[in-house]
Amino acid sequence: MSTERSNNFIEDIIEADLAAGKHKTIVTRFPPEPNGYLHIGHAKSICLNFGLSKKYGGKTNLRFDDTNPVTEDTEYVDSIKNDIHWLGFDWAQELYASDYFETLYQYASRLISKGVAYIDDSTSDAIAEEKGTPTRPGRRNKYAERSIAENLQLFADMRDGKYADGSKVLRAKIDMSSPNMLLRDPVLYRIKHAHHHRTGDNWCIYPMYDFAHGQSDSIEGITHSICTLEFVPHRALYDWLIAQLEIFPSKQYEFARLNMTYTVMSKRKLLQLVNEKHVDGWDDPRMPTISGMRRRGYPAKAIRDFADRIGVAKRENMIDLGLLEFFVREDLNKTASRRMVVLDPVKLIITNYPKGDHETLFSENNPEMPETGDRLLHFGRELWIERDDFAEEPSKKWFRLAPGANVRLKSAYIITCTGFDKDADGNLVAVYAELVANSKSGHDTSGVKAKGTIHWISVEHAVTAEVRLYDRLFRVEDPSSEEGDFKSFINPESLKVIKHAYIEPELLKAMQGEAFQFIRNGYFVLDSKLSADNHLVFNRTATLKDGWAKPA
RNA sequence: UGACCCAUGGUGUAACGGUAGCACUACAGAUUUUGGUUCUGUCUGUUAAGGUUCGAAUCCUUAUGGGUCAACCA
Repeated sequence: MSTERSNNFIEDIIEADLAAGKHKTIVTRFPPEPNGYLHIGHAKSICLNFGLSKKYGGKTNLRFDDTNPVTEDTEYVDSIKNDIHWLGFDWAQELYASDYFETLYQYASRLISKGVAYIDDSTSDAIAEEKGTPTRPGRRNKYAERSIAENLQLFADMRDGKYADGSKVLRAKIDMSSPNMLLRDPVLYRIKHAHHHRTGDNWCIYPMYDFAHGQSDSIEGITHSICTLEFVPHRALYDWLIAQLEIFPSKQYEFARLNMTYTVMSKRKLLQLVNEKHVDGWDDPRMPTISGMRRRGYPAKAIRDFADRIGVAKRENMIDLGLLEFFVREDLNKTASRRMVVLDPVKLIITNYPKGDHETLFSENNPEMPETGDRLLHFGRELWIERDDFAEEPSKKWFRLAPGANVRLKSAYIITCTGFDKDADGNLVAVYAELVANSKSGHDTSGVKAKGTIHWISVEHAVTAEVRLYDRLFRVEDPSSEEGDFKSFINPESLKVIKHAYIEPELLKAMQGEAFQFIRNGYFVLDSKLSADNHLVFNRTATLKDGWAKPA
């Protein structure tokens, strides 16, 4: 199944490094901040990092970038680990940037001793002002003149909790007139008297991203530190810190993050959707989160195939949600058991079938996998069929039921429509038909041809279940680029709940996580949160591709 | 209006100075007891202008377009 794929630019770099003997083996890492759930964009990064170490025989660490205690939580740590495992990956080591706090403190002291870092008492506003703008150089303040001894003492006092939040920071002394804003004496440490989910109250100073990430990479011997494009300007600082510290030279490489149509990918926006109850939590089946997709019924393999197909490059991209759905369908078509479910029922009465009679029939579980065998079906005089499968005045290309037309009832008989009833409001309430003699599925000697085949459920044997039809979360391709609040572009029809759909009794045996194709309706899976033994709830994972262009 | 990154069909992504290929989408046809699947075919592309070269998507220059950078976030 693994079609030959040409290398992406990172693989080119790795192969060159390996060939040059720069590294004997590679080490990568996936570095989430535990302040939200993982989404499909992270899945791209996970597949890349773990895929690389697998391909080149190296290893990948899971390292939590937990340097900001006020936004982080163990709930997120647990969900992240769970999602990575579900995606099919195992990390070599589970690590935390907070494990290195002592080492990082020593590193910072070393920078002070070298005279390339100092304590600044300025307010954040003052620091921002002195920093200048991208087009105007910044200027250094008097604190940059402090002696090494004084800086060392001050830094130790910061650690000891002698100063209030925001009263002092440790800054690297680099170049206030650099065109790269990150090099204008960036803040390395700030004071936060906050409880950390792992280190508790041991620390009241916390390193900034730039002083934690690269150093953690180095400590772990990460050879290829892969991140997204917005970190390109950070690379100069990443390299500067490693050079000053004279520690293992990890290298950073940047690729373009994933953007997908009809959704948003920023954790901030996703958190808003959750907090403001626009969705049912981080794992709502409409969310682009890994947990949401899992609940929706997307197979992990589909996500991996997707990640592999979209490639890795440096240009901005916007990938069609339809591509992900393609891989979902490709996988599910081969694995999902077929069942019949009527979502919008109308009664079909077979007038020449004896009242009170019924019989059992068989239908294949999966035509793609004949070895999965058949299941039993109950057939009778009265059946539920889809309202959409009958047309009073059919168009020229209509394949289904219409007055006088033939249709095959899937795995049963061919019928001829003889009439229909409507109520006073003009709503269809019943369709009448006659069964064609000798047309039983598998034993058809009738010689009658039916253009279409429809699914059905015996009224007498039908079981009801709730079915939830999900659609794209937003009604515009790129909600983030539109004018105004992105939430005003939420698709009001992203969830349609059918309280009483008719399902075949076989579906009572459905297991959590088991994928089904409801014939002609799409792929479905039990909802892991809402479904119960006495109240089945199915989520629509994806529709079937609809090759029928409805006439206008 | 400083620096940096980027530019190949509708969407992604290859081609590493030598025939612009692949996937998705769209369209057409064949098969089909799912208007699904499968199979076959078709359409659409190197941002622009110069330069180097026998030869440029590829190297150089300029322009244009898009993105990023002024949190004590990551």
